[in-house]
Amino acid sequence: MAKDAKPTINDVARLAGVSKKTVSRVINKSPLLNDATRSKVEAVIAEIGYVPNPQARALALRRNFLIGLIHDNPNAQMVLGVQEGILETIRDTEFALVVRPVDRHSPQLLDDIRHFIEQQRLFGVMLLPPISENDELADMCRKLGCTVVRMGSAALDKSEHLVASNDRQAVADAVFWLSELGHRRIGFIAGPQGFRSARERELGFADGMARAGLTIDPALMERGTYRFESGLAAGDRLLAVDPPPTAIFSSNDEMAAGFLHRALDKGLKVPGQISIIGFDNTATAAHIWPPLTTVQWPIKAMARAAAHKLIDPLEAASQPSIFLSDLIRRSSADAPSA
Amino acid sequence: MAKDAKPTINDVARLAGVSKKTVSRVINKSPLLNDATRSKVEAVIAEIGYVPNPQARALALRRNFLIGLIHDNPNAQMVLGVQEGILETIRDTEFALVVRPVDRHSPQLLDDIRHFIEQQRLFGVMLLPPISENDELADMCRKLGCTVVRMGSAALDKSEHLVASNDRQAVADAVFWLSELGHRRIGFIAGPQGFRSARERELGFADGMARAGLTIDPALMERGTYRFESGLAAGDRLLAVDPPPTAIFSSNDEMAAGFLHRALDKGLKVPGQISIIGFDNTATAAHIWPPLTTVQWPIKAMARAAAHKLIDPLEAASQPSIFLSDLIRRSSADAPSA
DNA sequence: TTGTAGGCGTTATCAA
DNA sequence: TTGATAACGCCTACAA
Repeated sequence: MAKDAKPTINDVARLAGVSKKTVSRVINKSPLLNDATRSKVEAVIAEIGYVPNPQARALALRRNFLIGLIHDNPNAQMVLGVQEGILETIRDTEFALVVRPVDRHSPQLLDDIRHFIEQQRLFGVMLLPPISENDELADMCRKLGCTVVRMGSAALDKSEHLVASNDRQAVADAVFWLSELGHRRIGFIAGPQGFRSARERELGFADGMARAGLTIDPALMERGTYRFESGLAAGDRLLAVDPPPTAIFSSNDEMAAGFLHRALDKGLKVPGQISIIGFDNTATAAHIWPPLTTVQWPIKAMARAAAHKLIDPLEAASQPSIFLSDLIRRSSADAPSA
Repeated sequence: MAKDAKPTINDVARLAGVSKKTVSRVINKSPLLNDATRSKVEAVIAEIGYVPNPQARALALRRNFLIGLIHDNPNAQMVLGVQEGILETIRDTEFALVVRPVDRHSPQLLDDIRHFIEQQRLFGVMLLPPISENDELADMCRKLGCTVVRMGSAALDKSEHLVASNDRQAVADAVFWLSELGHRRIGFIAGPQGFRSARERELGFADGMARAGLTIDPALMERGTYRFESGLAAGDRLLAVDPPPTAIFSSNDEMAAGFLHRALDKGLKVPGQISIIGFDNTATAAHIWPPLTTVQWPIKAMARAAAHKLIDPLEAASQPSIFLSDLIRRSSADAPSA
């Protein structure tokens, strides 16, 4: 091999006194190999620091060692957390992570993604919510010979292809905790229709109220868009109800922040007069005043598990697929003042 | 070609009645080509929908059509904004974006990145602050045959390899604007030593004060860590100074949010008694109360320009490299109350 | 258990 | 201006 060229499979074969194919078998952990041959080859590999060329493998196998992360911007922290989690898993493997933000309302969504997968010959893709809820998309990826793992807030798929948080239970637990603190009039700000996460959190709210033996007052049920402004609007309405709620569960932090602003605008004491719980644990949650109590997905652990399912489909079923979320207790929720 | 197989260069050559090499020349826009031949080949390409296989090109050229995004998590919005900007530029090209979060304090930082670039045979890399300030890293990438573009807050490199915001001027303008509002006692929360952005913003503060004909009171100069908690601490000290400042420029939003909390804790009216300006326009800035006036980088435009410089080095010099930031005026800064 | 020949889809070399 | 032939580094099929 030339001085600065990287060693190839031919160098290894020559130095080990075997054929290329034998080296190839070692690399690919073929079972039918003499142990002595294997160790001899492995020794040479270690000695000269040989690393298989992923481009050549990609060409020969017609499959690239790339994992695609496809998402429509759920929230920045989540996306970055997922990227870091995937990377922790694929570090020291030949895989790399390629990202693909998309617009889920684009009419060419499927064509774009198909082209992306075909062109890059992706090994697998990870779908983030909310587009992970698109069954047609998942099917298409599979037809393209791509392993798929979906992340979501409920069991969207078989466990080999899924990592999900149990939003329903997390919300139920949080609401029940509010009842234990002494809250009786608990309101809810739902997410937009059509989002699975929104649906699960609604069900969780109902579960929690039922478990606490509380009845749901329709006047305290609002629906938002997951955006800050809709939290403001929900605040306008909820805080005008008589008698007022003493606690609100918001289906995400952004709306919770909006609601909180309205509560402070109206001079309410938080959490004395009104407690607030959000969902997501975004950076904002920790930086608003008072700091927001919120539900947090174990994003990185989920992403690590998802990456395992992706690069090692045989082990996929043994990786956990349902993850429990934590309630991060800060100052925005406490017992109602007497 | 088989029914579901993608057409290859051979199919094009056969159908057009020319050699593979000629097709290759068309693909690569070789100048020495008969126009008639070229259009004949292009017609066939369009007809059968031929797309060159990136893996094969990568093998033959010993260079992959991948752009690496290397960063140490400056802030989530910035990283995602950059990803989107790069993607807008490389959409419909054969390039893909592969991400690599790193730990800038890791002793193996350089080795890790070297291995990453060599293994994936990256075409180019984009370095985000603060690791974009690492000259040794940039040099190494170049030695590896990788084009490099750095993003930063000042002229770190030649313009072909740089996109930078003019932080110094943006801060100076913001501070001057405060003076025009009638502020005389203006404080400053600096970022941590060793960050170029922190240094530039400090210089900008001095520039703005000088332009306004104001003197800097050392008691109103604090240094933070870019973290929320350091903003709280700065608030404790700055708000205890007598006479107090009427406005504060914080070198980032997170510290501004901390400072704001302290101000509200102490019962101060914002902006009446104390105005606050931050830097970055993070999601938090829009969601705290009152909404934070802040400086915003044109992240996406910068990322688009950077991607152009990366994939088209010949045009690199003609792309802009210095970008002006905007002051996003919200409610946290206004004239001091009389 | 190991090796040989040929192919994956493209580009480089060099001659025509 | 074009084309035949040999890389690029690995894998599959088949043979030994």
